[in-house]
Amino acid sequence: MAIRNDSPRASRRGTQLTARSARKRESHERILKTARRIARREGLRAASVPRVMSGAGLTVGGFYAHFESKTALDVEIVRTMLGGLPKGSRGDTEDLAGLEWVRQSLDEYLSVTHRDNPDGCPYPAVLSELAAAVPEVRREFAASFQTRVRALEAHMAPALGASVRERSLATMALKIGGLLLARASRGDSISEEILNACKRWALPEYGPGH
Amino acid sequence: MAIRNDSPRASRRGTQLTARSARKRESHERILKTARRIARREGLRAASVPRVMSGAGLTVGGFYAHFESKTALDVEIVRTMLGGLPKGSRGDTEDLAGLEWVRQSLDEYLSVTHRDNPDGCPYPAVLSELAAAVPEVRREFAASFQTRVRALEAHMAPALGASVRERSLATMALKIGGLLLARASRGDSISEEILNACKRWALPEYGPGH
DNA sequence: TGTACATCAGTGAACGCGCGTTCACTGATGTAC
DNA sequence: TGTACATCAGTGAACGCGCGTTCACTGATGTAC
Repeated sequence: MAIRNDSPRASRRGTQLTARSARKRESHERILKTARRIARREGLRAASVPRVMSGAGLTVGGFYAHFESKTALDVEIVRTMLGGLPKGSRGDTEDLAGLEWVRQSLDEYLSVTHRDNPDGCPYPAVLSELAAAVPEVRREFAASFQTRVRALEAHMAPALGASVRERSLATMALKIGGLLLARASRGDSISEEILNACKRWALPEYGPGH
Repeated sequence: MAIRNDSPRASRRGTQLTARSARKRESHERILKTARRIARREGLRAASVPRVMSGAGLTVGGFYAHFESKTALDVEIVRTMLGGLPKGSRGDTEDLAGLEWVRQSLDEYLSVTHRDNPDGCPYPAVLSELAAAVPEVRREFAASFQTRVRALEAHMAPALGASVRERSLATMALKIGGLLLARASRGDSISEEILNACKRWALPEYGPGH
């Protein structure tokens, strides 16, 4: 077999961070960050190539040096936006455990503040688009959703014949459905009613007062 | 005061159904029906003027004889699509009452069949668009949502410190959030897990078996 | 009833816009010797 | 180290497409007398 890449230069070629590749990586990150910011607020469709590139301080044509297609960008948005855990808003849940942690998460998620803040959770803006997305994007979503549910499971307790797993899944649905309905009915008093009813039904342990 | 519209002809003019106005009304209904069909599956944005008009067997230009703008069509879609009660699929819930009715509704709504059928409930496709819609559209939504919640309340029982009203609101959120999550994760086993978990948490009365 | 004119639902082409994608190019950076 | 050539991130114009809306028009229907 021929020995390849045996000169010092050639062996460095793949791994060395040249000025050019470093600049490209920075551009790539800036493009993705802009795309996530738009998609979080307005959905994947709104993160169009022209908007994203101009938001990153670049011109349209350069997009295809970074992504094979708009769909490839969508996959990357879903992976990097939904994959990590939520930032925990102001870190209020950091020193909490168990159902107190769950309660705090619910209070933040189903708050009027979050309802009126489009920079919050990306799920509401993105979910209905995912239903019609290509399988690759949906696979990315399922994996990232799994991560989030597991994080919730770590603090959840079983109740009423439902396992920790089941209850965690239902709680995710309650949070997302509740937030979507509250946002769609903003301006009507039913909006706040929805937020409160979902919190109560998600955590019956805390009774009518909560 | 001057007497107006006192001739037989003039008094008939406003109410009489001329061949022309009858035809226009038919066209109007056909346009709206097509628009609802598209919006139910793919959302308000997908119900574009060209698609809707061609689906109704007409040409684009004629649209503005029926609606002042695309927004006016959106308002009408939301009013007529979400305003009425769901058709009850196959009428299976007709002779049921109380929690049995609720259970049947949940089983249908959170079924694999409904997950895979885009012609079902219009809420999932439309909700995230409503968050960013003009106030008039949101007002129309709040009113129609109210109607649906009241229909559910009529069969609901209080439980675990939650009133009938609260529980009905939370159940709506569970249904919609669960269906959206299940659709977005279709192809992964977590999709069915979500459907079942939401059913169980919505109706703890029926225990682990349900 | 018959005729002349008015109305108006619907046509079809056009407008400016944003979309995803392609492509010839530029010029700074990297490589070979 | 210096020079000649290769690479390639990014530019900017162009493509065909679908969008919402406008507008001059057509021709069947309705109205006046």
